[in-house]
Amino acid sequence: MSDLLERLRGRGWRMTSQRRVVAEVLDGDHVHLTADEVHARAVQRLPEISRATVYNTLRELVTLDEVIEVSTDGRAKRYDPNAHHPHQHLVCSRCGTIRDVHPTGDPLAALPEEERFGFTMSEVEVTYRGLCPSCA
Amino acid sequence: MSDLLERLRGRGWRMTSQRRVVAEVLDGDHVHLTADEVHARAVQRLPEISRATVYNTLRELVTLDEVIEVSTDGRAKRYDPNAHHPHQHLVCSRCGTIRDVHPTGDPLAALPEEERFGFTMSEVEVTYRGLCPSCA
DNA sequence: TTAGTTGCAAAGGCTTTGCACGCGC
DNA sequence: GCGCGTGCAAAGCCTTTGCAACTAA
Repeated sequence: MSDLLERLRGRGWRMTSQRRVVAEVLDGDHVHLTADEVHARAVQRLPEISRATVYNTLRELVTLDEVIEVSTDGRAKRYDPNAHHPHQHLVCSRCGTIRDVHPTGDPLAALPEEERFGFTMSEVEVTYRGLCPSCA
Repeated sequence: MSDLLERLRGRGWRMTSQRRVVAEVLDGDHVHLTADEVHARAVQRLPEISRATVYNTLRELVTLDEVIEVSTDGRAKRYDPNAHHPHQHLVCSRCGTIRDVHPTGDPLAALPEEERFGFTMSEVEVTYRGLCPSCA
């Protein structure tokens, strides 16, 4: 049984077959699917599910802080259900593939070998997020 | 005279009035305009300049590593001409406004007061970029 | 001269939206 | 039954592209 599903039920989320399937597709570690990929997998279990519903559901999961939305360049956003354990992302600049990493020590130092997943490293980027004075 | 323009000329970049205007609009510190904003300002100096040319020129400046492309969420990308001095970004989660910051010490620590520009801080995100095994 | 640049308009990728129907609670 | 969720198709935003006309070097 899906952990994600479990939590959502607990939060009184109205359960439908579409939502169940989306939550099931997202459940697990190292999952970083685009909306379209989620839809493709969802369709295998529930052929009538629409893209709009997948988008709506993903948006809601992000709002509920159950899924993290990761934007990579101009590419389609990816959805990461691993919202409960802090981690960083290793992103392929060419195809957009994402891996979770958990660097220890100085975040700006090179990633340790076992956290590189065979990637050729090129840069580290730090982004601080918050609300600007006019939006706060 | 624009530093950016200067450098581009030095690199043998073919100079046209459109390119000159785009480079002039981008020149300076703390500039983080969207393509559309660049176009709007460019039009004030050169009314006939097209959006396509602005996009083409921006893409080229990014390729030349003279401008950094910053993607924030699903919003329009912003272009940062400050490509020569390493720095990080402070991004407003609501309106997408960007500020350059130069944190010292632990990047994951809270930003010092004088680097917050009045922002309400909420999170720090580290992204490692490179090429995955299949793309390398 | 001539290869590189521009403008236009159309297409394209990703995502959201309006509305009528359907279903969980 | 009520109100939220769904599906469809259309629209929207941002960006790229094809192509004929133009221009810097």
